Amino acid sequence: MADTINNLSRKLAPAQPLPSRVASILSQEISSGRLKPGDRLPTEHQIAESLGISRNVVREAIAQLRADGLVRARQGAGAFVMAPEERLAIRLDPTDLENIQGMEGLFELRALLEGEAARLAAMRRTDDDLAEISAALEDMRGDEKWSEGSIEADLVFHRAIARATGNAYIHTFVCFICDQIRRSIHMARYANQIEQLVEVNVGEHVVILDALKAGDPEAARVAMVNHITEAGRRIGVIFRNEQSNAAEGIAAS
Amino acid sequence: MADTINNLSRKLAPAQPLPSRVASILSQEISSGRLKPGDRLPTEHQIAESLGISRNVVREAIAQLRADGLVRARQGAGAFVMAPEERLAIRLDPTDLENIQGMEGLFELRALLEGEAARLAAMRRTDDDLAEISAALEDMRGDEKWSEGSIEADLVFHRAIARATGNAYIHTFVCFICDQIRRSIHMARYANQIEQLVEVNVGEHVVILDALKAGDPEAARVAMVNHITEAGRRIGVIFRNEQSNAAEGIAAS
DNA sequence: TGTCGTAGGGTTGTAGGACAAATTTGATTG
DNA sequence: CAATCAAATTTGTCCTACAACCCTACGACA
Repeated sequence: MADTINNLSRKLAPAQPLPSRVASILSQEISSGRLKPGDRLPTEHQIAESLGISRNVVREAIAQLRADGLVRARQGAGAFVMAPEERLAIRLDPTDLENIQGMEGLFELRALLEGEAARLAAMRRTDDDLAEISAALEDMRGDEKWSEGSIEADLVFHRAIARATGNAYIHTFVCFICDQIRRSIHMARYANQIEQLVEVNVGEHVVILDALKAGDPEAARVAMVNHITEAGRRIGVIFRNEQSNAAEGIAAS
Repeated sequence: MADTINNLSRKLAPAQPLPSRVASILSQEISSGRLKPGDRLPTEHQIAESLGISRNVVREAIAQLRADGLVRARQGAGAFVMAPEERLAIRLDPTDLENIQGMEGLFELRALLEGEAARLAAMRRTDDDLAEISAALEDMRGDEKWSEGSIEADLVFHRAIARATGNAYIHTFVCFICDQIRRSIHMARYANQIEQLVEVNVGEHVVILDALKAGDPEAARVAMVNHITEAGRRIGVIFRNEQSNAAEGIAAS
């Protein structure tokens, strides 16, 4: 056990703070299965000594894992790995999103969620919501500087629609997923050949906004699913079944 | 500032560990808007002194917030609240789910997600998936002891469908939301008058399974949305717009 | 006057020790 | 053999100290 941890510790870049690195080590031990649910972690003393750090740092690391419901510490007994179903938080592994295959699943989920969000928004949006969404669209086409302001405006557009559903949970989840995708795109530097496609992208957003204005739920949903599918395809995501969601919607219209 | 924190500290039950309680306090300060993105938190010394605890505890609390991307600590400068879009994890506030109104939103989200998951599962499920789903259904109706085994089998049923989509992200999110709901129901002790409704509940599951067997995506989705809507209504959730999702699906069938 | 460098105080990061509280284990005793 | 108690183990909390770093303000120099 101590050997395993020691080996892993050498693989880490000394960039981020120490407690976070220790938390990553332990988290990997768990997700890789070397520590199974119900197992007891090494004592804080052991971890501290085997990594050559103070117990204080170890405690901060375990505090992070505890916050996620990954482990549960019982005074006098030890810290135990919890079952996956007991987790209190969702945290996506960034490494899963570095390849295109990993992105496919996230885009599929995003299309589902945002498509339905657009449908609800079409039924419930207030005039204030519409104003905010329209403003974001203006920012998108107005700014020529695609790199910064326009991408941000794009996100504001999507978030505003999610908020217009009136459902705080939908808003939270949509924000989360969108940002995961944005971060991945930034890191993977996919955003190269996109610049000349601004008109296409803006055009897709216009269709969504029109459907929202008209209060047409199904049209809004189809437009959103189509937009997200195309956006994914633009950065190279290949969908396994031609996004039956959009196909159905179009066929039914 | 110190006064605000002091007041909040009195409201907390002394049940859970100290660092978690401090993290909750700070987290509430942020989500309530008293601490806005970009603001600097009080120094660790100030927090420790104003709550009458050691700096160590404060540091563990901040470590939890840092893990979620809620705050970002810079050595020598301080800890700063991050923008909501930068969050690294989703964690639902349990207090939001203690009332029925809070549950409505979560059930709506669940119906969306699981409905679409059932649709995808109908297209992609393997025979192994079907076997697992069927087995869960048998466990549900077999065990007479509703309180324990049957509830767990119910969850297994839903998780198996989510896994049958072949999309790990959908599976993760569905598991997370289902468990939030289960935990809330347990805590709120709603699970009283449900016992006599086992046949109804099982019946709804049978409809879902039949649609999955038949490979009928739209029927699976409608059955799932209907089931979740009814399940919510059984524990007292009132949906604001008669769950247009189900209505549409039925009308279109 | 303006600009640069530096010194100082303040803040987080890490280390290490001490004791309390709780649990587990094992030994002792009836 | 069973119950009880004592000791060792482990986490929880507190304390002090210092290093690393940030920010500001003051002063030296051009």
